[in-house]
Amino acid sequence: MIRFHNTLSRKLEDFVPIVAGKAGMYNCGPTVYSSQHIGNYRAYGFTDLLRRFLDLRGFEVTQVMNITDVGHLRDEVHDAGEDKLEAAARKAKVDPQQLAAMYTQEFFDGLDLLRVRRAHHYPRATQHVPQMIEIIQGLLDKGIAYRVGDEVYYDVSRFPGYGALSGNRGDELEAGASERVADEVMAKKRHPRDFALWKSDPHHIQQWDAPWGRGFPGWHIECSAMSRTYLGDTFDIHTGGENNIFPHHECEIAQSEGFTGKRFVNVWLHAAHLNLEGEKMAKSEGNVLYPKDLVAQGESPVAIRWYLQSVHYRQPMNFTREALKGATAGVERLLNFHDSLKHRADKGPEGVAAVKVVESLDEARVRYVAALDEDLNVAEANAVLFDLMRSLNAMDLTRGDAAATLGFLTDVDQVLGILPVAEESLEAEVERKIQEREAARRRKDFKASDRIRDELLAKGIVLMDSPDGVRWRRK
RNA sequence: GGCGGCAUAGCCAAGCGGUAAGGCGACGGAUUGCAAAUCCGUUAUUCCCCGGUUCGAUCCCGGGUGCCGCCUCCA
Repeated sequence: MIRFHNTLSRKLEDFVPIVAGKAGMYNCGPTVYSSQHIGNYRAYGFTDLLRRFLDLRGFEVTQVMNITDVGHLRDEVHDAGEDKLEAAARKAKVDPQQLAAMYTQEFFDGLDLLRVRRAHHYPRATQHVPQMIEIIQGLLDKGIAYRVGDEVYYDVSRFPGYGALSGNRGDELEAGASERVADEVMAKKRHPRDFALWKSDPHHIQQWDAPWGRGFPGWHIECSAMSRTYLGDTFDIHTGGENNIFPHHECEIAQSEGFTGKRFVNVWLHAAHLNLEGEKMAKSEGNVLYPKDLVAQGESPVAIRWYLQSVHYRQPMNFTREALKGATAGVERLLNFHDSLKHRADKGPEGVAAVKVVESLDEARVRYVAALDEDLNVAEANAVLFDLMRSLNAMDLTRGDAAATLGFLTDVDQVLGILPVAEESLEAEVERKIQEREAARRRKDFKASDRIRDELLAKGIVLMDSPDGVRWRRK
């Protein structure tokens, strides 16, 4: 049985899909007015782990991740009616949609780099305004929302369940504590907790017509509209960063349930944030790290992927270069193991898979899935792999043993996503050098053979001699 | 002020009532022509502190201390 920690109940709960064998999942995605940093990618790595795990467990998954291409209003320039996306666009001297397209592409490049499996839908906010208007109108009709001029606000007092997700139940919240909402906006609302469904501002570049006036949607409404469009009124899983618990997800629940009268989401999963070398990542502090920077510095994308996923998703993660180095070494061992198995399966001693090997693999498979079943316990699952690797490395595996183990690794790699996707090949010249060295070794000319080995090492090719012949890998 | 989370070896990190997984690093050994890779061994006696419950607590309860997230548009 799969169990997830539901933010709504703050407990581990058995995962019971609405439709047996299927899972509908909505992930809060990026706002595409800037580059996504390593912390953002940790959150996407988490959704990827979840998606891949559900796939492995045989679920027919429908995964939806929104792309927010309508900028959220920025506090400091609120008076100017400028939003983040538009401000960034103005700076870059391009159209907001051009900028959004640019960062969307960059976002996908980042996903590819970290081998994040693609969601089934990446709906864009600007393309679902009619669906948002439908919900807002419905809320107005029900008297759950109210108009202030051309704008529409949600009347939180009309939704008793408000606060169930975050625990922010009553009026204890310090109004305006985030200092992000301008005073004149606060003045428009009946209650500080009320939030915008539709905003009006003549200076805003991106605007749409709505029955109550021209303007643009509030932030929360897009997720209510798009999740409903692709997953229906009620769906299984909704994820996001922990910062989204309040207000974003709280407001989504209020909008969706207020409108449909049905339960919105069964399981809420939230990923904890990531600190960089012990500090909060903040552009203002200048300590923001992007995956592409790490790669430019020679770090392996697969190792970054492994590292980001190695810390349990609900655990705050402190990203350090030292820990990344450690994770890299671990991944390399695993990859080396995989590589040596391929070599073995091809050139090792003849023989079918031994019973004890098959049993070890079966046991590992069961333990691996059981670990992930328990709220995605990656650390436990990874330990299974290292335990297995150690015991198999101590044995003299036959071709059959190696092939069976490769099968296991291929299976778990559906979740891991670290094994090489393409066969690596060597340049003809390097190939010749290796043959030359083999010849030298046969005639015990170790001076010559070591010279060739050093020569290749300088080119980043590591040679490893084994009873089955020489094996190579790129450093 | 309100809501919530976390504190385990040099570093990363599981466990969450029965006496401390796993990875990295370090040290010692085996293997190897030498390497690389691999294997074996060593590396936590306050699991932040103080009380309590219990036959028994890293795990439960209470109180501290320290970090961290959120409080209307930051994953």
